[in-house]
Amino acid sequence: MNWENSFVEETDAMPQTVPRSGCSPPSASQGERAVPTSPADLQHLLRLLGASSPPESMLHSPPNLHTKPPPPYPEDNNFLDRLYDFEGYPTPSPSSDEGSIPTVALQPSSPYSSLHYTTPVYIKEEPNRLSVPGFASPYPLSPSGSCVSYGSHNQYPSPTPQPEEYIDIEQLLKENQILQDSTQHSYITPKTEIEEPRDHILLRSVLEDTTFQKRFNLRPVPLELGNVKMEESSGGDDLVAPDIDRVLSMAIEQSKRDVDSTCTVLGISPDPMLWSTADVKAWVMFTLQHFNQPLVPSEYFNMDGAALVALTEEEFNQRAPQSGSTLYAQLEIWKAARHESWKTSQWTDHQPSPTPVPAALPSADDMSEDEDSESAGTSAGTTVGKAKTGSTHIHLWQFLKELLASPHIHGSAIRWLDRSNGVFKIEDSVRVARLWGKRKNRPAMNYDKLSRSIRQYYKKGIMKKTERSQRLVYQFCHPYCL
DNA sequence: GATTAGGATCTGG
DNA sequence: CCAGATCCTAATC
Repeated sequence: MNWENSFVEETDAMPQTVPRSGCSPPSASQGERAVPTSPADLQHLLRLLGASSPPESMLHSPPNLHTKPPPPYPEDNNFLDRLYDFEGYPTPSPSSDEGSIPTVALQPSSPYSSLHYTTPVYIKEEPNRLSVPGFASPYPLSPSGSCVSYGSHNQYPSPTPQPEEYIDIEQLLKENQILQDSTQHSYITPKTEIEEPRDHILLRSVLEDTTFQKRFNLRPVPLELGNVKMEESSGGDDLVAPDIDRVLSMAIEQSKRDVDSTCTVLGISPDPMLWSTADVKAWVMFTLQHFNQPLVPSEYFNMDGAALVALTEEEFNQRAPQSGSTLYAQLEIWKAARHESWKTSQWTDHQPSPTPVPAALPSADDMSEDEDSESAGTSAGTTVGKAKTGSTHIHLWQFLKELLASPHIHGSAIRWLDRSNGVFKIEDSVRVARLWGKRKNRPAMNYDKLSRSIRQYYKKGIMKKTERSQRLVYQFCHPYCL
């Protein structure tokens, strides 16, 4: 096990006594999360339709998943909050807007109002959703594409339909269409057909699954898949069927964002085949964490990406009996992502990109995808506080503390050796340097340069080597270690 | 070979 | 101006 029981408490925010670098992560108060109303499956669908929720809500663990087996690690209640700090990194490109997806700031008074919503959200925010930016779906999909049901599902009270819960999906789609058209090339631009050459089996399957409609008393919407109309038993309405490909494209778009977002968080390639052993472990732990699956020793996945990709579902289940399917299904999505045209700029160098696929989503591909969520955070009106975490202005020592504050994610790259004395060890210098370079938009960053910057801290009294100098072990000086 | 230390210079905000 | 980023030499592990 790579992680030590050195979990950071609330006071692990940046030392406030430090001059000119006040940087307190946004601490979302519980009150900001709205009342849970919508069934998670509906959220899932809406999410696939592009109805993103604010990252902070996505990132909070469902508080009521009591059936979840206790994690082998101490609960790090702030972990997800801090993860949000990494959620999006700023893009150097000032033109990185949301492409064809309209952006709507939700509540201007909210401290998170600067965050974009990719689609108007007509439903109340649901804090219990499992969806996280790193993933396309809040619920893992089985390889066949159907939603895997977990105990947490049953935690919801039986969904008595409330007026505000009755969501007209068709209306949602129309609204989205209108907004999309109005933001795209001024007005009344005929909807340009989005090319999607591939048959996204997983996504299609999800979209075809209309069981949630019945389950939650939703107005059924007939989905047309090619020429085959998906009949809904109770659906007598002659609704204009939304274009399944359009919906699919939106879902794919969301998947792209989610995968890229996770790439940013973990500093890994979008292509699992390129993952190192450390990358694999980071991905596994991240995935388990965010699907609220019981964690397993990362050593169980002591393999590189190619080996991981080669694992069968059974082999996943052997390594992670309770969550193997989740991992397997998620990896399927990532594997599918490999074949898409999206890839973060950071990886274009060594991304094989076997077939140069024409951009399936032209306007979206123009933007610096990797950092979209961050750019969203800075572009919408009110900005949050001051030294916003995720900013390129972050100091190296702050950044290192951020990484140290997320041992579940970055514990294989950097970890505390002696938290109280601020002693930490860089386990994976390449990875830490890569993350630092990504944060600072310095693709050429390496550990040589990063360590040089650390050594500049010696004079400044921010960091030092430990008494007995050990390789890759540094120590924060007071008060920086607080 | 990787890491460490530190000088010199450049650069972006 | 500051905080790195970059490049470098030399020493050490």
